[in-house]
Amino acid sequence: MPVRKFKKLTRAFYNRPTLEVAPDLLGKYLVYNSPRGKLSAKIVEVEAYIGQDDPACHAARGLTKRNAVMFGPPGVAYIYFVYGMYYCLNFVTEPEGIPAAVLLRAAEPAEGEDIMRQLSPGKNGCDLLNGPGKLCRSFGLTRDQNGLDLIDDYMYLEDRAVVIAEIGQSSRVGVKVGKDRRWRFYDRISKAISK
DNA sequence: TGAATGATGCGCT
DNA sequence: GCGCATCATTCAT
Repeated sequence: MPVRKFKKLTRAFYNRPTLEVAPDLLGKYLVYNSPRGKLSAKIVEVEAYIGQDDPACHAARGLTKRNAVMFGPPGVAYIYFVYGMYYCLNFVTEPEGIPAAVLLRAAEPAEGEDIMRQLSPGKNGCDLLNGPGKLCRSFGLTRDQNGLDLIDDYMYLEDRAVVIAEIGQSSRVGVKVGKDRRWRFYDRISKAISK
């Protein structure tokens, strides 16, 4: 058994109402044992997408090949391709059968920043991860990692007992429908918030 | 500092 | 074809 300094989040963490999971994710660490080496980052901005009644959710029009992971068990990575060149990383929430997920929008680099710089040439520090597309590029995440179980050691979330002093809340970025749902949560102190 | 726009490919109508 | 849970660049103020 590997010695763990910090606690890995269990499936029970994700198997809850999405609006409880989303703010809880702030301050947690995303750890990815990538082929290039270990990467980690502190989560500072997320958005919730919940079920078939949420018009901005990919699952609003039912089950498709693309969004199938969201209908599956919680604690799984949902990664999709968008705008012809970017990927976005989500964490599936709620019991199996309920399509919901939390989009990871921004984080602060912790371990493996040199690897992130290789993947995103010309970027440094917070500019490496301050947006969902850039985050996936700097972590080297693609469709290949879609469906990864976050309970395994390949990629997971870790509780390093960080407390977020001020949590902000707002409408979600880049969505045209469902603006009344203020389901974006972010660390007001962080300098790594997306633009 | 903010608005407009092009890059780019895939899934859905 | 159209629209997209984006980003970097350009142009205007």
